[in-house]
Amino acid sequence: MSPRKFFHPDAAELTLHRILFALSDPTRLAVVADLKDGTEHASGNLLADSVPRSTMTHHLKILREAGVTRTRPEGMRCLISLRREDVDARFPGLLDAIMRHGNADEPPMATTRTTMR
Amino acid sequence: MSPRKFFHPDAAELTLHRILFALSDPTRLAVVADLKDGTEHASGNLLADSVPRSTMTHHLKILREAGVTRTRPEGMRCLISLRREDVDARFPGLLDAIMRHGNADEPPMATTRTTMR
DNA sequence: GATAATGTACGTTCTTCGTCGTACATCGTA
DNA sequence: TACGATGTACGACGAAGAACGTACATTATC
Repeated sequence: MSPRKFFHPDAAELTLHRILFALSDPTRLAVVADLKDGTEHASGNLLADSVPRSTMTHHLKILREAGVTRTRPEGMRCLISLRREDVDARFPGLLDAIMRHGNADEPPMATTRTTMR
Repeated sequence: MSPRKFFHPDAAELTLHRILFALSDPTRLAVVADLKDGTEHASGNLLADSVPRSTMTHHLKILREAGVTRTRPEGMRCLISLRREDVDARFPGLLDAIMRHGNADEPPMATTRTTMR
């Protein structure tokens, strides 16, 4: 069996509007806030009880494909981390400005379908 | 006749994910890049020939309702400007980080329907 | 190999977005 | 008041997003 593989864009391919789009969703903003400490987090622990697994997979894919996060398989789980260096190199100060705020507004809100994007 | 009126959110109501969403589109990013100098720009001059008027109205509405720009009617035209102080106050460094980059990636591209959001 | 744990793929449904044309409204001026 | 200039409202269309359940895949362990 081939090990699980995940597409990650090269650092040079990151585009501003894609990154901003990835961060324009409250759930994904909350994920990124969790990753703020720079360590790897098991995907199963992110917003664990408020979001179904398949939904979380969806959001993590968008973050990953925008180049905001890195996903690394480890045993049965996936470890997620911020691609801080890459994003910082291309868009200095962007993550700082966004994460300084945390995710005070619009908490991910449990099971309510987010009608406002 | 009542003068034209435009809804602008209060500075305190700005939310991060709405601002990021407003800036997650190449066309709107290009508009903001034009406004970088801090002066008022007639809406008709923004990306003048590359975007139809009704489309520009749409984008300006999203920027305005996210609190990124201010729209002020002046005679027959509308003058658009950045709400720099308000955004900076709430999300310090955000606009700087975004506008430092300009809009190098993904130019607004004339008439091509942007399939990739 | 069988099983449980974890995560992905896929399909569905509903909503929103981006684009634009056309019709209407507003404003200044002749 | 009529006209031209400018901008909005509205509707249409195709595309994408967000949410989720279910089925499948991968991994470690028994």
